[in-house]
Amino acid sequence: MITRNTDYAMRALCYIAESKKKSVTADEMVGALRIPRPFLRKLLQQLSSEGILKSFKGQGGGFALARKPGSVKLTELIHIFQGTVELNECVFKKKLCPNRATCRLKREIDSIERDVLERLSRVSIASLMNQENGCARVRRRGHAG
Amino acid sequence: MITRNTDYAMRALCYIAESKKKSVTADEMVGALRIPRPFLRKLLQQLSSEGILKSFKGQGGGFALARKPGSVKLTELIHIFQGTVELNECVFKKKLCPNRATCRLKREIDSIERDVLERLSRVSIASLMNQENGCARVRRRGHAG
DNA sequence: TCTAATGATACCACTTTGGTATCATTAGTC
DNA sequence: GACTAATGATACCAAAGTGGTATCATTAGA
Repeated sequence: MITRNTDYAMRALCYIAESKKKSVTADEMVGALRIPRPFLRKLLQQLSSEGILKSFKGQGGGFALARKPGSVKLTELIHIFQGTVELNECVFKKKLCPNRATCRLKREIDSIERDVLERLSRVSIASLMNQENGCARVRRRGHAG
Repeated sequence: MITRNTDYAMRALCYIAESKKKSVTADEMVGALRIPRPFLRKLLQQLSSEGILKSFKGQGGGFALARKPGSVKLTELIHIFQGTVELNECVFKKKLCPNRATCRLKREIDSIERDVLERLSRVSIASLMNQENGCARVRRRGHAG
């Protein structure tokens, strides 16, 4: 449902957002986030071309956020890397559904799907950043996931 | 997220549940539900081996529900045909998550996932059947989906 | 015995996903 | 101006999942 592209992108964007530097290089993130180098590079380029990151070429270059962390939502990343978020693509696309149970199933799924999208759209880079609220400082380490 | 196997299975089970006959043949459902014959057959066999359907071989045979329609949940079908329902498989499986944002992302996704599962588990064969409540009789046909 | 049905199994094509490799381009630094 | 550290662009590849096909074996009623 959420692919590595999206997952990695979210982590990389958080890393960039939390960095004090003007720009962060791909290599720095490879070390910090344990993402395969060529894979991460391709991913960052996509984010650049989508206008989420801005890039600086040449020595001393790297990537920086092009927009405010609060405006970059998880749903947007999913859209970029995975296309539409659909829990179920109705088998009977343009035709009439053959019976009521069929339509009802679709209605249920659609309703759940709307909720999921609503909740995913509330997750942004900002909402995942360490700086967001004070309770962050209490935690010492991450836990096994 | 929800594959054709699961979708078809749900429709087929509803069809069987609504049938007045003691058992329904695969061929009858092929005509009614527009599912490719060999594909439906494989699917019905899986449902039989999982104990959701019981089958009768030989002439006059077919399939019938092995359990009450209310006990067959959408989540169970998803489990059979697609394995676990996971919105996101954490990239850092057994290791410690490298930072807090990572864990927080996982927590958000997990929470959404739990909600989805809860709602999917409320959908059963019974809840999709025509007989379930009176309003069914008013509707004349399905609509385009 | 014939035939209508399911059981079992093997196979296949297409798409998505995750990842690699290569070369071109840009821009600081010596 | 050459060197080098960085991104841009593009093409390629392997594994897995999905959707579907084909074939033969088995069962049981007429």
